[in-house]
Amino acid sequence: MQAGDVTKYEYFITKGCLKVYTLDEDGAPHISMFAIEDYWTGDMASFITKEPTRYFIKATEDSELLGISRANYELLFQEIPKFERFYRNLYQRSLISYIRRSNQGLSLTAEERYIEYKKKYPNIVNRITQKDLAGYIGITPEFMSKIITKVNRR
Amino acid sequence: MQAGDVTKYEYFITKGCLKVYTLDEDGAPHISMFAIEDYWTGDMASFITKEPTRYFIKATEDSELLGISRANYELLFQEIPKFERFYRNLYQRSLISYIRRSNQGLSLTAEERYIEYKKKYPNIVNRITQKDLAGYIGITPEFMSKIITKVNRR
DNA sequence: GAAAAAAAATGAACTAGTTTAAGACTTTTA
DNA sequence: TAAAAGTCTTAAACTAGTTCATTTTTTTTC
Repeated sequence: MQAGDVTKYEYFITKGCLKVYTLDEDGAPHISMFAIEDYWTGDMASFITKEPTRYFIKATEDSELLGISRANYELLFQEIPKFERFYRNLYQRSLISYIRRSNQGLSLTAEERYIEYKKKYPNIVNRITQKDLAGYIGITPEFMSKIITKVNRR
Repeated sequence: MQAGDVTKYEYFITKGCLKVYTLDEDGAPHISMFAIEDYWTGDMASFITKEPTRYFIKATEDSELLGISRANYELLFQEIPKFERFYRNLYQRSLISYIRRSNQGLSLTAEERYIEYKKKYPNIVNRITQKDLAGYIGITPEFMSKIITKVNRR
């Protein structure tokens, strides 16, 4: 996926790892999420509103995804209303985790955010570069390096 | 609502304004959201999982709310399955705005966050104190004061 | 398996945001 | 309507995080 596209699919990952990110005016990447097996990814805002996305998606490993088109997504609910419930619960859980992420981003220091993320998602931390983790935590790779050195020294 | 409680209701606001916040170990408030007329508020995580909340909710104006209990929330979907769709859409929209908030919190400077928030929610900014806005933007009231002075000087 | 490319580490100089403290202004309460 | 409490402003000293430049280490490619 490329910024400027109108998102045509939401993706379910069956294998691999992807990063979803924006580039700021200086070209620096800001990573919104890492998606691994059993995660959904895409840009929901663009998928729903049909406005062009500001996100890029890139695989960080060889990956396999299943995509659902907007037409099929809408059809799904028409044909099998039980899926409303499935997606209600999916969105509810995602919402809870994004509320936490937005609060932590604004109230914790970078070091605290790193420690929390590593505790919560050790399996993801082990699969990505330190540089990408910095882009997710919201700091520079240099500062990420310093934090890791400091935390490991303990 | 008080940290430590298990949330019994999700609230719909018919009148007024409330702030949802946590207190950190130093007792400093971090505001998660302001909720005004037609917003839903509460702590969804606690409402769903029945674990005690870490949030406080306080009205910043005389307010009127409607609360739905967990039992009635579940009953609603059983009795009127169309509400699954309503809540799916509600959560989807909330999710889109929390994804944006979490990304902005990690990629924009405090000044940029202030300008964005004021542009997007001018009606809320006018109803709350500068101190509470600082708690929402993720900075100290002192720095909020400097930013406002600086932005207005232009 | 050598060369090239990318990632990670280190350090010095810098900037965004915090802390502490004090005074001015505004709102609430008795 | 005076006093008290809370909010806002300002400023100086500080700290978390950035920037830029260089070196080392790891990964990729041919």
